[in-house]
Amino acid sequence: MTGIGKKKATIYDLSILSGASPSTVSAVLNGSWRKRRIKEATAQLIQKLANEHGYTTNLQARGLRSSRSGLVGLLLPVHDNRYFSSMAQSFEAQVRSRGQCPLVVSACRDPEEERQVVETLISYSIDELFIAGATDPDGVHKVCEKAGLKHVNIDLPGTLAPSIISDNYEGARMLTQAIVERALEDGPLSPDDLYLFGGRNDHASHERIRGFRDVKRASLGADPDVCIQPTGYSPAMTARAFEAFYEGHGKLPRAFFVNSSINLEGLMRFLAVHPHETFADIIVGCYDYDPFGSFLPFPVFMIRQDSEAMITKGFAILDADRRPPITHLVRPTIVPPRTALIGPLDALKDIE
Amino acid sequence: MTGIGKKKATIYDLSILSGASPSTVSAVLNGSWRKRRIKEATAQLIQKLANEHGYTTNLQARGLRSSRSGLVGLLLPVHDNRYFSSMAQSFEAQVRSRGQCPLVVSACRDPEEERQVVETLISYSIDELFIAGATDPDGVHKVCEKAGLKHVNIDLPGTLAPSIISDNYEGARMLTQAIVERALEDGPLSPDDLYLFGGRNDHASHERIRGFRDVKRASLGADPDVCIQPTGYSPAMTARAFEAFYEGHGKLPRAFFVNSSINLEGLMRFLAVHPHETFADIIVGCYDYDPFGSFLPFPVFMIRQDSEAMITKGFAILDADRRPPITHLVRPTIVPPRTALIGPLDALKDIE
DNA sequence: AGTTATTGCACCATCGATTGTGCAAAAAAG
DNA sequence: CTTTTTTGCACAATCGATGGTGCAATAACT
Repeated sequence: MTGIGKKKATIYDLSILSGASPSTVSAVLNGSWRKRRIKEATAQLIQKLANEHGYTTNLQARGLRSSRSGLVGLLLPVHDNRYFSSMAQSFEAQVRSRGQCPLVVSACRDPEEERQVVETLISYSIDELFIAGATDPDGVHKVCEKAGLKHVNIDLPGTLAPSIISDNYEGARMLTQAIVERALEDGPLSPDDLYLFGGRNDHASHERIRGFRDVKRASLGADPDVCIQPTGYSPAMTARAFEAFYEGHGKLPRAFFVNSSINLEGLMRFLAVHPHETFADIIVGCYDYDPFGSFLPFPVFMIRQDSEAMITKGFAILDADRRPPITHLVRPTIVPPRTALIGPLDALKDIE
Repeated sequence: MTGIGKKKATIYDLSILSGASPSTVSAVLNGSWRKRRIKEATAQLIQKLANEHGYTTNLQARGLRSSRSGLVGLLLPVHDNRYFSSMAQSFEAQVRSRGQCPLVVSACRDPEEERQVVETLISYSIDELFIAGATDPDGVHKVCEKAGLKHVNIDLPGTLAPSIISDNYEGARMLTQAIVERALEDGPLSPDDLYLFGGRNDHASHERIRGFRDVKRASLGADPDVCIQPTGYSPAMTARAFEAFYEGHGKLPRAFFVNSSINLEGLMRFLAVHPHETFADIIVGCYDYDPFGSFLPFPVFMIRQDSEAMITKGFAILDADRRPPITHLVRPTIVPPRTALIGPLDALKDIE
């Protein structure tokens, strides 16, 4: 606590105080002192002084010298969503446990912004980058490669870097199967009663739509194109699609698959302006898990993607010597309606 | 695109290429060249070369030299929650628009971790820090002060630094009023029918409890202590409190106030293991807004805190010359049940 | 033409830590 | 009591950018 308000102590200050040279101080404080054959007593003296003066390493200086920063980046489409925010939470925990510092940023699904944001991260000499849900993973890849930055794709695959994604096809099959079965409990289901909303022209959407259509065709016999409504990822556009369907049919489809919790927000917007009867008997599947979404006043089957496993796998890949641009699938799990899963929050100490 | 795989270009490389000195290159690239009376032609030449070689400033070097980093920190309790994740989203947008780089980290409501995390941020020479929902704002303040780091508290106030918080008392009054009125529509409400769950020993909880009790006493005549159940902020503890009440009464309170959406997750856990009749007629108020929470199968009044305004105010304070440790209140708004508000996501370009 | 102002830029120290190298002093070996 | 080895540390270059200072060359004045 010595030195309130004064400038931060540096190795030069400690050098003077201890009588040792700056390089000795540096070695002691970064742990390389045994290798440098510094006497134990010297080390202890310096460490005592460092504590007394609240020394902390200037990481910009270290980073400049070593051209590494201890920062690990995570590029997200958005923060404000339970899937990505829980990914951020897991990411942060794992980065910390590796003694590094997480740097989570979002780029709004805008390819140009994605590249720019990554350029900025590179300017800070980040050591590694997780690219989650990027609209243009390969564009980002090129930026990373030019800077020699190790990176992996999460959630949406690229062709040039290793990717770890949810097994969207299998997940979509499970989810479709679940809502079909549930709908059949209420009576026969015609192909026109089962829709899919949301998603756009990306790998995840394609796979999910493929899984949906395969199961639908197998179980209901037909699979008209009109039942696929890829509205993009915006709640507003999704709401519009529900609105359009409703205008045409006077109701919502009996059962439908929603491509993500962001699209599910679009459904909320629709519900907000329509009476309860409109959706009294709908059955919904949502490819994402949200603890409140699971308790809506109609059955909502959800898919929980294992973002923690994806991050773990991502680090394993980055740690490996060779990093071929292979896509790794992580199996998601299906969550029946009215289920409250425990999440990253439960790791918090809040015993009181 | 010249130089794939090669090291990043520096001002020294451009110095050689252009024939100008490194300092001239530096001045051109950081915009101070007019002030330094560099010829326009020289500047253009250097900028052309910089573009061709994909030059980007090494921000660690700049940061070291100028003892600033361009990083602005936001310390959160957790990411995985709509209130904080939307705060992160607003924060990021505002930081970016100021030409800086956001650094969002969470510290799990652990005072020791809060201080440590901030120490780390300081080691990166961050320029400013927003401390949101800190368990020990004053402890963090001391760490910041020692390092000469400008900072503000958001959401939970400290006594030593300026704070911007939600008007918890007024918000709680509005929310309590709303659920009382709604409950009265279904018949008379006894004081024993109105509970509060969640929160702990912090300023926000105190104010909310105070608002709740004041309105309750005024409108129902009494306000027994047993109706206040501060369970901390964990979903698990909150669920236990609902469970305990249920064991004792065979039902949930007719109406109750939940201190935050994290506590509301505790309610979900309870609901998951109890039949629908258990909560057929409950009326809930939740001090936080969540778009799915608003559509649960019973009326949920919510409070939307204006995190965007808080961040804006935070920057205004940090930009001011004097920063007295005053607490600024930001009025939240009440959100009736079944309401889908638009959020930061709507700023995304997703027209497709 | 001679003097003063202005323009245009180069030089160099600096930020704080890292790391290869060299060299005394102390210890071990002969 | 030498010679060799080991121990313990200091020196100095380096990472890339910044900004104060100084000095030519050119331009603008008497």
